[in-house]
Amino acid sequence: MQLATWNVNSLAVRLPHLLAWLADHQPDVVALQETKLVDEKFPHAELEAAGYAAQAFGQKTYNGVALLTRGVGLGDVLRNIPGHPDEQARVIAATVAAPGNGPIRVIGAYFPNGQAPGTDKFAYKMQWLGALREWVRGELASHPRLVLMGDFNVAPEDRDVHDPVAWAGQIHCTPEERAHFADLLGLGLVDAFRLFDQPPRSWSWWDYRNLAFRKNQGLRIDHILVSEAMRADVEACMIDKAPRRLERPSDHAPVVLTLR
DNA sequence: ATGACTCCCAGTGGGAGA
Repeated sequence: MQLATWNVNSLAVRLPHLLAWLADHQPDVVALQETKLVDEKFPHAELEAAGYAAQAFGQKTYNGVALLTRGVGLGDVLRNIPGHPDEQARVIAATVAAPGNGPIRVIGAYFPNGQAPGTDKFAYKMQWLGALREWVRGELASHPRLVLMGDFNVAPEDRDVHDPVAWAGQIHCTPEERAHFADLLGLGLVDAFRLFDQPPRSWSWWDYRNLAFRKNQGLRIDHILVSEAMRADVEACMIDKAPRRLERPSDHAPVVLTLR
């Protein structure tokens, strides 16, 4: 079974890339971020033709998340964090059937960017991260098999940053953001990517500017966390750089989790 | 270097992203 997360930076623009990627890899569950589409405009028909059912939670212009499933049962769909009113569409969760194992609670999330420390957007990010942590704590209590994946907008360690000196204290790399990431691990979640040897200088995002992808200057900010109960089921986790090489790519690459 | 690129809604400029 394969699960994946991908910040597509506008599903309207990236639908051809997504359909091609789904056809190549046929993942069972896909979390999308930055769809930037109201639900009325979500391309259900094209995805259904590709074999995927979609749960969308979007808004105009900004943010927007979705969960795609291919032939797996899905229920208990939830949009945004309960008890944390938010104008911004950032979280979608569902329980999916996992053949051979118990059902998996899947949370797809587009974490706030945060702009810069000291700004209102950074304060919003901190509040959002606190609300997420407390909600996920409860979700884990009722769903031991849980996957939290998406665009976290946090580079957890210096090895997740192409130039840790230049980025020190900058957005995505502040101690406050990293402490929140550590808090999530402290709930009993594991960074699936780091369960395996990985190529050095592995990133999931490269700035559009300054030939950053060609120079491999990026950040690892897209993550798949799995609960401890699932650790033994994790067979592989990788970042697929191929879609970043296409014409008119998203600035993010998909991250893929393979379960036994 | 308050840059660079891309997307969006706007309406030939500006916000947001990271």
